[in-house]
Amino acid sequence: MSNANASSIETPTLAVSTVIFTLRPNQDGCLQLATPLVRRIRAPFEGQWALPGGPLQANEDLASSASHTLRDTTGLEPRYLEQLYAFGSVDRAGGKLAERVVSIVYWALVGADEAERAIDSENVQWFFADELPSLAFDHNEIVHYALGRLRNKLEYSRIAHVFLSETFTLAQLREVYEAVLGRELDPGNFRRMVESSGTVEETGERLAGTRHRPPKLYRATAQAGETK
Amino acid sequence: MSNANASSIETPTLAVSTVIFTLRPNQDGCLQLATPLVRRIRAPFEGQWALPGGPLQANEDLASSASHTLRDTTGLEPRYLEQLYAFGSVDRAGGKLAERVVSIVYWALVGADEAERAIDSENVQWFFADELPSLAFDHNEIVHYALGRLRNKLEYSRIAHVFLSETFTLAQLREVYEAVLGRELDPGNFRRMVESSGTVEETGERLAGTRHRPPKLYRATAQAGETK
DNA sequence: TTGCCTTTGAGTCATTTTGACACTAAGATG
DNA sequence: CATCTTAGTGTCAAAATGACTCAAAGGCAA
Repeated sequence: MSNANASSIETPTLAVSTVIFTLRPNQDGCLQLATPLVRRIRAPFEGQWALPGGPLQANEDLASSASHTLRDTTGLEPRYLEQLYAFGSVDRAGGKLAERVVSIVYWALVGADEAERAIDSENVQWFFADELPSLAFDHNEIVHYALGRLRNKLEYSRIAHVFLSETFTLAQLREVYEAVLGRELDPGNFRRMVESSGTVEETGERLAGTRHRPPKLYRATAQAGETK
Repeated sequence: MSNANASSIETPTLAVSTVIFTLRPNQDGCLQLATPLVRRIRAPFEGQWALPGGPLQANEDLASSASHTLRDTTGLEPRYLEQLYAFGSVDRAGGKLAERVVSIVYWALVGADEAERAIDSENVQWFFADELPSLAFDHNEIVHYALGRLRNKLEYSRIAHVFLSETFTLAQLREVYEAVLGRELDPGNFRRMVESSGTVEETGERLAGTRHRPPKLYRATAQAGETK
């Protein structure tokens, strides 16, 4: 079972990658999901865009490896981080790679306000999540899977507010839902849903300076621990 | 990034383990979730029970590695197999292991009928899932997490019938739900829920030999592909 | 100042879903 | 034939959901 000496060169390598999401205004001024990618500077897939990540260090936990590469790539701290899936098909490099790599992929959310001061360089660029180029390895499939998880999680969990700053209006929160789910929501019914969920509380203040009735400001209530 | 020569001995090892569930009648005659465990025959945790599994072979996909150890351990074929989670904390061996092991854990379901001819030996034993002994590594935590996933999946997905044989009565299907969820369900409401879900169809036959009105037999309708 | 525009925030109403429960149907058993 | 047990159908009220109305509260322009 454990004679790893014979063919140790064939032992699969372990890497940790992260799909990072934030919300950015597009040319229409609407919020849209965006994700940072890094350009590969070596074969295989040299020059193509790929998910940020790297090999797992011996003394680093999986989640800290993920937030580590997130910090290195974008200069940002994740507001939410969750394991997505372990991708390990034998042929996931499409025959272009000699060694086998198993990637444990995380997904992370970053506040829309913070994301504005994210690093953007020659080899790191943000793309809108539904306008991705053809990525290295099976990374298109991975982002697609992460998008599904995010949309699903939004509906039964309460992670939407991590895109926003500490206080927010219900209209802003609804905008997050609409951007992630990709459809419009009825303002009245959305208010009823959020208020009955107990996930937000009024700050007692209102947002001034709008060109209409000033909306109440809310903050997220203290949450119980995250689930895996 | 990829100089793996310096400290290759510290590179984390990759293992695949599987939490296997089936339903077995307990002493009261009620169905109860059961899972097979293997006794460890070497340090660390020698003599303690652990999840079946083994190191990942270089030429084997993750899922086939999982069903592979499942076959080796129990002699059974999985009816359902899904990746659960990758466990990789640096300290998950509790300081008892020099090398670091990252386990990609799958969970599998086996038919209650098949499980009766499962292998039971000195070093492989089935336990009821809520009466487990203290397991090696973090395996108690892993089984607990798998149980949560199974219960959750039962409610939004349609995997209950994999515990049963090809045709079954609604009472048998309800018994599966009750055993997994651990609570009684109203027969009338359960019937309404199942019939409106479109996941079963009548075979046109009835089960004879009961001591009461003969129930209709159903089979599972053809499903769309599994989700990850 | 006045009227208009916008969005907020409360409320209504019909439909659907859900849980609790009653009741008839159809067999076996004594 | 009376009785027991589960199968299967039906009912009813409460809760959740989707579509919608309307007054409130500001800015803005005439």
